[in-house]
Amino acid sequence: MGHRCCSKQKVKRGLWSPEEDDKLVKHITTHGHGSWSSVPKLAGLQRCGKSCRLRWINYLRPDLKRGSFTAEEEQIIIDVHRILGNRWAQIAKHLPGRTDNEVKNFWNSCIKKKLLSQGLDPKTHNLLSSRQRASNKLACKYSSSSPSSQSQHGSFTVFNITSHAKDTNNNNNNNTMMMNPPPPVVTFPHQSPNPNTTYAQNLYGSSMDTPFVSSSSCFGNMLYESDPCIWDDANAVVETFEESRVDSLPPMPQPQQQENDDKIDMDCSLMEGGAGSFDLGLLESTLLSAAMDDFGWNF
DNA sequence: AAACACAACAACCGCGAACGC
DNA sequence: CGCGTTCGCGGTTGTTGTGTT
Repeated sequence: MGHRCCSKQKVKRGLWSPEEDDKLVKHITTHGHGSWSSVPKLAGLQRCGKSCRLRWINYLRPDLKRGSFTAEEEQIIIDVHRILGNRWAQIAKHLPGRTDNEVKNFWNSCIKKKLLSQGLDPKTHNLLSSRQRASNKLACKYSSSSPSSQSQHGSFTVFNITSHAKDTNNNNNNNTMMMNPPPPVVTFPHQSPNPNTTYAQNLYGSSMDTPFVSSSSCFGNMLYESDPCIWDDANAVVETFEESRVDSLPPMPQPQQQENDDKIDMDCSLMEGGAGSFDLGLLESTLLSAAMDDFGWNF
């Protein structure tokens, strides 16, 4: 059974041999890839074009950075993922030399577990419910005690979770959006330049203490701690988010990296634009869907 | 030393978007 | 505009290396 895209020809599958790599590299460096479907034939490979493309992009490209992810890269992934979700290709654009596949693998094998161990839902970056946390207990225990992952990628806590809950809901018994039981309070260390610093902070080069600094802090502070309006109007999250961001952000610095991507996307807006180009639609849908998923809201 | 469990990573698969005809 | 092909993306599976029992 070959790939659908190349079912006519016999294709090899599985791991690439050094000889195959060599052929592919030589071909692409001298001729470019052109049409991927024609690459195997032209390069003398018994592979399908799709496989060649993947091998080149994920492994053979000369501009790839190999090796473990740094703490800074990890923080970037977490920050961008919080906004964009599983859009690995978009996330990878913030990490020069890293591929979407690499980012995805790192997320699934490491970051996901780290977030779970912190009681956070890796999908939404919100706090897990107590039931969800309980069900993840085993995984978290395992993850947090994994010596290899700690030694390889460093072990740091993005923020602290305290068990005491601030009861902001007691007087709102008629509110249908209430969460029960009340969630724990998320607190944040004052983040000086260290691995805890978020991507946004790095971009802005300041120690902002605004909800925008990180949407974890956004959720932590706004949803659970300081902003009860969320319980009345989910849109308030977005409004509060926007206002506080616009009010408190310093002027944007020059982008750290130039992207030749004319698709205007959330991640690009973050780096290149001011408040005007901020994709609130995407943010809103992300935040709202996250909130709805997490709290079981149905509209 | 062997067997097992797990993490990390490479590669595959299927789907949808983009593109050309 | 419809259709076929190609490309890119995200989810998933497979493979390999390493640690543990």
